[in-house]
Amino acid sequence: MFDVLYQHILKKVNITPKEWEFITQQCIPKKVRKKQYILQAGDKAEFSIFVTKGCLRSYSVDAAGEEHIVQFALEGWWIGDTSAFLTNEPASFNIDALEDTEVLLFPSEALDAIFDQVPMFERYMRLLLQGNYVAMHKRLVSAISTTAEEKYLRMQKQYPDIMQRVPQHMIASYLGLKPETLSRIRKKLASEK
Amino acid sequence: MFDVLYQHILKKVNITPKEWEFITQQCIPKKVRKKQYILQAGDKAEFSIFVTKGCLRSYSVDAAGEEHIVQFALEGWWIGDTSAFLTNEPASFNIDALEDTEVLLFPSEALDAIFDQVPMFERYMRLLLQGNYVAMHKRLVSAISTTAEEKYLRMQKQYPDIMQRVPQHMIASYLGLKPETLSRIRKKLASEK
DNA sequence: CCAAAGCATTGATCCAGATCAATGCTTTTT
DNA sequence: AAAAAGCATTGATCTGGATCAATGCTTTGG
Repeated sequence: MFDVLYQHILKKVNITPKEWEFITQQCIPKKVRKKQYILQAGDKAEFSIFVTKGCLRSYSVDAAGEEHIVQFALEGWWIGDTSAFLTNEPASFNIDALEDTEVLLFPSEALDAIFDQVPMFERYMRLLLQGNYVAMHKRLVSAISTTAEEKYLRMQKQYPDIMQRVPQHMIASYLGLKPETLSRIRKKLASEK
Repeated sequence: MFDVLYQHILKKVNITPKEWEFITQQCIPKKVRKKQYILQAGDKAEFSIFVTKGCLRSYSVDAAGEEHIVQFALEGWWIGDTSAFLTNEPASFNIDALEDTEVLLFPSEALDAIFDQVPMFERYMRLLLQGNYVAMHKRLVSAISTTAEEKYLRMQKQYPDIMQRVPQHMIASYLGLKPETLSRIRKKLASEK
């Protein structure tokens, strides 16, 4: 299961076998069954999480008790409550498994140690964050300035794999729509072609 | 004007005077007058921009000709069309000055050279990106799952300085609202207290 | 210094998407 | 295999924010 991460890193930067060994020693492999939590709001966000198999989601619950899905993570994705992880405040997001899932857990100190020992890992992380920044920027523009239908079409184009594996009402939540609205949009689109 | 950047870096990491000298040699100081463009959609996004004085905004124009403000940048902020900058595709955002402004321009090769020569600058950038990621995450959650009034209040709390320096209809655009709506929200809030 | 442009405000309507409610699937659970 | 829970769909209605339109106040630039 380490191999998914190894390949992911090699796509961005080169590291030596020794460095790779160091990295593997810093993290904790873990299996999570469907519906189990990896992080709950209020907990300390001890880990950054790399998914090697399966699918996770992070979501917040607002004052009215509504869930808002903020991110999905399939194989090869990082996920975590970055804010809580960095500031050491209690988590404000929940993370749970939508399928039986395997992950690598990186404690904060482990990551810092890796950044110090393996400079190319710091570059890997910077490149990841840059890519992330760009993706989130686009999602934000879409969220602020497009119709429900456009949001749906954009998501279908950008994350066809997620659309296939995740229940429809969660897609709706991710897009900031109600399940009924998404259902009607799908119906309309189906009838149009 | 370099000093704004120097202080900004020192808040995150330590660098030697030699390293700092190297950094200053890689960038191009520039003054931009109010209303002038620094980047226009369709152009090559040659630079990452650090603001040392004044205020910039980036915005996109949608198919219907509507402007959508995506970011403001005051002193001490980085701004640019990161996506276009990284991929070398034509810019899809415009960046112009809301006040007379002074900036430092970093060409792509300059940044890469700095990342190679000054490892702590790569860390500085990673830390910045992480902070950015967190901030944008919050903005996204707010955009997707709160009312117009909540968006306004949140912005007032997070960026009081921007609220003071930027015309109201631009705040509306940044929040994804119409100027009329923002005006009514302000009226209502004023009457409530 | 005056005309013109830009901006905030207010009023009157409209509409995309939310809300409320009911029905018939599929999965889980036991 | 039955009961229960979860999910997608459809219909009827409501509403927050958009749209359209008009007015007066500031900038700004010639």
